[in-house]
Amino acid sequence: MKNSKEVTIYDVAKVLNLSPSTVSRGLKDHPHIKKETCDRIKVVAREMGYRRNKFASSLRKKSTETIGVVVPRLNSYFMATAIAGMEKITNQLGYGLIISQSQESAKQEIACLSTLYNSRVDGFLISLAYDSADFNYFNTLFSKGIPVVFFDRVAEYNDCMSIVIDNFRAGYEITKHLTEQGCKRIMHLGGNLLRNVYYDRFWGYRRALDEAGLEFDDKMHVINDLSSQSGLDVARSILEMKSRPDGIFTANDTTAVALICELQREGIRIPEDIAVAGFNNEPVSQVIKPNLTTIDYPAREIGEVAATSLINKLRYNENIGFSRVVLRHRLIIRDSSLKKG
Amino acid sequence: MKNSKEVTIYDVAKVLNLSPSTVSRGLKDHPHIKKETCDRIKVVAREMGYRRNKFASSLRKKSTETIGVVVPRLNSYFMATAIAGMEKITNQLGYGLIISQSQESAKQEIACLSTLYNSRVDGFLISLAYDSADFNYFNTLFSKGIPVVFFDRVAEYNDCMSIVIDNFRAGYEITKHLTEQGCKRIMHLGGNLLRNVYYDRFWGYRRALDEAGLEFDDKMHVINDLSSQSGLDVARSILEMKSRPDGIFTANDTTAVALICELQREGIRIPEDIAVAGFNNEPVSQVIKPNLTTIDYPAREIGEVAATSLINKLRYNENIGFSRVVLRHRLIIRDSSLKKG
DNA sequence: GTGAAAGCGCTAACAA
DNA sequence: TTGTTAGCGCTTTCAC
Repeated sequence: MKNSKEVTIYDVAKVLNLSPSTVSRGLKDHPHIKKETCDRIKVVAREMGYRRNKFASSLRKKSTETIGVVVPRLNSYFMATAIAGMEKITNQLGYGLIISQSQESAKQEIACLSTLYNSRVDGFLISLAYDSADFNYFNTLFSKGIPVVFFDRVAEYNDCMSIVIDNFRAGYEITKHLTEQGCKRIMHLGGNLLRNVYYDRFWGYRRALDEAGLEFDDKMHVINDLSSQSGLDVARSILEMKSRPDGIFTANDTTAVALICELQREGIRIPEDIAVAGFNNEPVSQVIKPNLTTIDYPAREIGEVAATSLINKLRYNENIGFSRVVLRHRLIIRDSSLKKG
Repeated sequence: MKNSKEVTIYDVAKVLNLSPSTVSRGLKDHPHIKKETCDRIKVVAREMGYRRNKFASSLRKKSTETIGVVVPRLNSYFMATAIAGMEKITNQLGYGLIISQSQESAKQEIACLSTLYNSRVDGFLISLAYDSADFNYFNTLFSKGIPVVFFDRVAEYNDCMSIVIDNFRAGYEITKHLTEQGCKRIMHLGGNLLRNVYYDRFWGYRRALDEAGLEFDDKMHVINDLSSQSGLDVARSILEMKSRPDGIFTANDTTAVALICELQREGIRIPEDIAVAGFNNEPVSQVIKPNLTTIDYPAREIGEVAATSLINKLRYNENIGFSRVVLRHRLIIRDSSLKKG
């Protein structure tokens, strides 16, 4: 198939009258090689169209320089952006990325991990599926000494690193904002409390209620899969409530948007009747009218930090001193929650 | 790092008192090996925790069994689903997938291709960026004999395969549906005509207008990047028109949804004042009220067919007889376009 | 500062 | 039906 034969270090060596080992070293600026020789080698290699054979190299070094990424789903702005951040770092540092989707299923997640493990990725970047609860499979990875960095939906586990934002504080801030707008009956639409992100946001919400002297009513706490459809469903159930909420904090923007659309269609005014706040600052939050109050999530940065941390761990086994990086989020107040001027 | 040493075919061979080559063959059911021996080999290999070393194998066979995927962006339901389809096939057939995003930029697209080329992927699955026009880089791939399969946003090129739907027909059908609803001034919101998908949908629209005896007004054809923001902008420009359209066909759902939200906010009734139709059947099309008329796009199937075709080409050099697969789409009529009963 | 040589684990042509 | 053997291209230890 591939017609033009690949150029190897042997070919380059022959042209330069050097040994293959010198070429190998020269290509990576090995300190023992004269600077001048290095340069000559690199010039000729480029001219000849040489490209390193990763397989020979992996075989020899027993490291593949690829990273496995397992995420619940790709189809959100947050995830696509986080992955773009990872790509940037890995491209710079000469690593490859293999991405796979767990489709929010714990079972599929294990299948993904297993496939990637068999591809001998050097390490993993993982954001957990909606309902993963059994971490036995991760033990296999740890026992093999394969480093794992969790991001966004993380697990407190062994000595893995986690890259997150302060979801508790974010949940607190956004709920506090609602109480400050005068909301007295604030509903929270969240996800599975097994996942740190939903757990923390929920408890941030609880704390803000508490601080404002509002009682927690567990009918005001709805847990579902945070899809558009769920937003619709919740909107409909709200319409049927005797005593409706005057504020809603949903744990993502997509759900908030679906919910707002449906409520508006039924004549409910946002924010006058019900103030709404989302989470993630997806682009859609600036499309919906009124624009959605939300939390800006540093997606690209999370991706970059996760990739950087993993590679540092791989290269220098550097992860001493901290096992959790918390990035800065930002409360973005827009019209959907502004009851007061 | 990795503590437990890897098991090789030599280890397995020793245990079984066989030669490594027999083990190698047995593992892949080579016809020359007795069925019974094959089984014994596989059992022991599993017990010993053997896993094939892809690098040694790639090095030897000069094929990597990985496929490079380059897409404009990951953050749509369509793309995430298409990729899930590819994953399914490649997992079954023992291939890996490396995915990268061109971010809709022709320049970035070349960078992606180049990185993947250097990773020695066996072949490519590509959906073109918004403005790619220079295909020189693809020539490099072809001259190396690396097969390419385009999907969705394709190029007619050499002997590459393309996996598409009949965008012309889809554009025609959806516009015809609007004319049948009595629309007389139908606007089309499309993308760059360089891309087959937008070109074909546009001409399908033209043909339907023609057939209905409606004149084409080029002020009714808007080209932009089909983002939510663009949907908003177009909605605003419509509000300022003296003579507004009574029907709109947008080339994707996201834009249609943003547009509808904004128009509704300004008191325009959908579909009574303006009928709207989108494209792709994204989940959001069933969230918006009224539900959006659209074209169902067989995303998963496109991914599966693209992956299958590429692998067939890789394995059997099979691509004779057809260079383009057209999958079935489906017009889905919902309330957003139904002016009559 | 450079070279020689062994070997990473697998495959496949050839031999038996 | 199974075994022997020679690499695939690179890295690295050891020698010079």
